[in-house]
Amino acid sequence: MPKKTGSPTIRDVARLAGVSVTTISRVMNEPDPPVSAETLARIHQAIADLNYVPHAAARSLSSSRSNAIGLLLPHVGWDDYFPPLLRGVEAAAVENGFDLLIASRRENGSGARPLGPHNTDGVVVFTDSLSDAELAAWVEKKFPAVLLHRTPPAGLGIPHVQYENKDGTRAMIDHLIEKHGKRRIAFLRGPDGNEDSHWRELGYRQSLEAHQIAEDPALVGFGNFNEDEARNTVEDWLRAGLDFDAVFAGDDDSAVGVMQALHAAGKRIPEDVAVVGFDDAPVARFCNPPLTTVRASIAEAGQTATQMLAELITTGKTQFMALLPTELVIRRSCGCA
Amino acid sequence: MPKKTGSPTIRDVARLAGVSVTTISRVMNEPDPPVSAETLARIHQAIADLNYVPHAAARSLSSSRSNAIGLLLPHVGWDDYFPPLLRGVEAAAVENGFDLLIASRRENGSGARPLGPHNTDGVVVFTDSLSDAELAAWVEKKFPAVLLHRTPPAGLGIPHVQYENKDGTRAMIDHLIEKHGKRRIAFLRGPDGNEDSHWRELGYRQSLEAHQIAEDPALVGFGNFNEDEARNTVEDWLRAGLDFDAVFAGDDDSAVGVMQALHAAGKRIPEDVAVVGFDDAPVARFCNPPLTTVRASIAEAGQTATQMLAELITTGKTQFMALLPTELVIRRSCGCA
DNA sequence: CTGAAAGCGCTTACAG
DNA sequence: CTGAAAGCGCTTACAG
Repeated sequence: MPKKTGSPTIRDVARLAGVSVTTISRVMNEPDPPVSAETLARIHQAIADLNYVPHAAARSLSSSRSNAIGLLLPHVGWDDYFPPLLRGVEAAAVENGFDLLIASRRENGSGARPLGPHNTDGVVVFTDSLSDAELAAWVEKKFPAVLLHRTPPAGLGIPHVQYENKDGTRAMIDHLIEKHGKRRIAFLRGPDGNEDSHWRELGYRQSLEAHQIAEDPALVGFGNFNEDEARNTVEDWLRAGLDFDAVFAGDDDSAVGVMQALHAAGKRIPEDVAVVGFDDAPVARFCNPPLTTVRASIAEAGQTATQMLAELITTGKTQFMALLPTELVIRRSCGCA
Repeated sequence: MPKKTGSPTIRDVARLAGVSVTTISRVMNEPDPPVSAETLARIHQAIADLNYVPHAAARSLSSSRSNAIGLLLPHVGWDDYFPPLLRGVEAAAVENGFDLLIASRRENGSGARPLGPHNTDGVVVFTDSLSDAELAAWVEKKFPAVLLHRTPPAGLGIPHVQYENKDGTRAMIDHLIEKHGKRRIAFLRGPDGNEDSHWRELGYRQSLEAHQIAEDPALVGFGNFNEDEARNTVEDWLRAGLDFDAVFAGDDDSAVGVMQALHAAGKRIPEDVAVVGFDDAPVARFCNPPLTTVRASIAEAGQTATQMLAELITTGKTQFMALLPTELVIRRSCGCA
C-alpha cells in the first residue's frame, strides 16, 4: 500500500543509492561518515535527486531529541522588545541547529502545556511567562531552561541573562552630574518589586554618593514604567514646588510622561530640567527634545540566552548568569547638543 | 533497561489505569471516547497522577500530522509588524490546536530548509520570505501554505490575505478633499513594483476622479516607504516651487520624512500642507503634529491567515483570498482638531 | 567500511 | 465498550 505523503523517506534514498538505511542515516548525521568516497557520492546524488529531507518527528522519536527549542513569551506588553528579541533568539537557534517553537502564556492555567519536554529540548523563558512552581517542576526533571530578563526564584539555580541596570544607570547619572552640573536629580521607580528598577536605583545611589551629593528622599518618586503615572508624579512635584533640575525617569515610557508634565508647566527641557530614560525604545528618538537614554541590546540578550540554552542542552551545563552591558545613548534631553 | 527520560508514556498510564494503550489513546484524542464512565474516571486519574503529556514526535510520526504550523518571516525590516502579527498568528494557532514554529529566511539559499513538510502541516509565508520557485514546489506537492501580505505568483492559486489598500487610501484622500478642501494632493510611491503602493495609488486616482480633480503627474513622486527618500523628494519639490497643499506619504515612515522637509522649509502642518500616512505605525502618535493615517489591523491579518491555514490543513480547502478592511485614524496632521 | 534489527511512543485499522 | 498488533521514519548499539 502506497504511503499517503509524497515525501521520500530514508528507505527510498537507501534503495536508490544501493546501500542500507543505516548508511544513509550516518551520512545525514555524522560530520565525517565512515563511507568510501564513491558510495558517498552516490548517496549525495540520491539525496539530491529525491530532494530528501529527514522527517523531523521520526528523527526526534528515535533519537529522543526534538531538535527544537521553545521561546515562551508573556501575553501582554513588551511589544517593542519582540522584534529584536526574536531576531536574536532565532539566529542563535538556527546557528545551533534547532527549530524554534514559540508560544505565549495563556491566562487560563488550563491543561494547556504549549512548551515543554514533550515538544522541545529546552526553553527560553521571557520575564514572568511561567510561574515559579512550573519552573521548579522543570528544574526537578532536569529539563533545560534559561530565563531572560528575570531572576530565578530563590533556591533554583536556573541560568539567566540580565542587563547591567546598575552600571547603566550609574553612567547616566554620572553624565548628568559631571557634564551638565545637575545636582538635584529625581529618580522615578518602576513597579513594586521590579528587579530592573531596584538595580537602577542602586546605580542612582552609587553615583550620588560618589559625587558627594546627599540623597534627598523627596526626589525619589513613583513612575511605574508608565507614561501616565510618571506624568502624575511630576505634576504633583511641580504643584508642591519641589526643586529639581533633572529626572531619571526609570524607563523611556515614563520619560514621555515626565516631558508632558514639564511642557505643560512651561518648563524648558533640558535647560530647566533635564530628562533621561532607560531602554532606548523607538519612541526615544521622537521625544521633544530627543531623549537621552540607556540602551541594552535586546537582540544580544535573546541570542545570549539561546546560546546558553543550546549549551545546556548539548553539554549539560552553562554559565549561571550572563550580565549584558549597556550603553549611553546621548541625545538632547540631557543638555548635550 | 530503564528509559532515560523521566517522562511517563502512554504505556505507564495504561498500566496504572489497568487498560490498554489503545484506550488511553482514544481518551486523549477523541472528543467523546467510547469508554464506560468509571473507566474514564480511572484514566483521568492516572493521567493526572502521572502528569502525562503525549510525546509530540511520537504522536506526529504515527498520525502523519505534525500538529504544528510554521510562520516564515523575512529577515529584515518589518519590525513594527511582528508583535501584533505574532499575537494574531499565535492566537489562531493555539485556538486550532497547533504548535507554532518560527523561522526567518536566511540569505544564503544553502540547504537550510527551516520550515516545510518535514516539520509542519503548513506554513504562513509573510511577504517575500520564500521564492516563487519554492512556493511552486510546495503547491505541487500539495503542501498547505497561506501568503500574508503578498499576492501569489501568477498561476499559483495560493490563498492569501491582503489589506484593502485601495479603499483605505481612497477614504483618506476623500477626507482631505471633502473635509479640508485640499485640491493639490501629492502622492508618494513606495518601492518599484510594490503591490501595496500600486493599490494605494489606484485609490488616490479614484478619489481625485470622483471629485473631478485633474491628475497632475508632477504631484506623484517617489518616497520608497522610507523616511530619507521621502524627505529628499519633498525638498526637491519645495526647491522647485511646486504647488501642493497636502501629501499622502505612502506610509508612515515616509510621512516622517515629509514632515521634516516641510518643517525645515518653514511650512506649517496642516495649515500650509496637510500630511497623511498609511499603517498607523507607533511613530504616528509622536509626529508633530500627530499623524493622521490609515490603519489595518496586523493582528487580524495574522489571525486570519492562520485561521485559513488551519482550515486548509483540516478540510483541504479555504477561501482564495481575504481582503482586510482598513480604518481612518484621524489625528491632527490632516487639519482636524 | 557496511548492514540487520530493535526500538523510540504513539495511532489506527481490524477484530471481537 | 475494549484490546492486540502493525506501522509511522528514523537512530543506534551490535556485529562483522
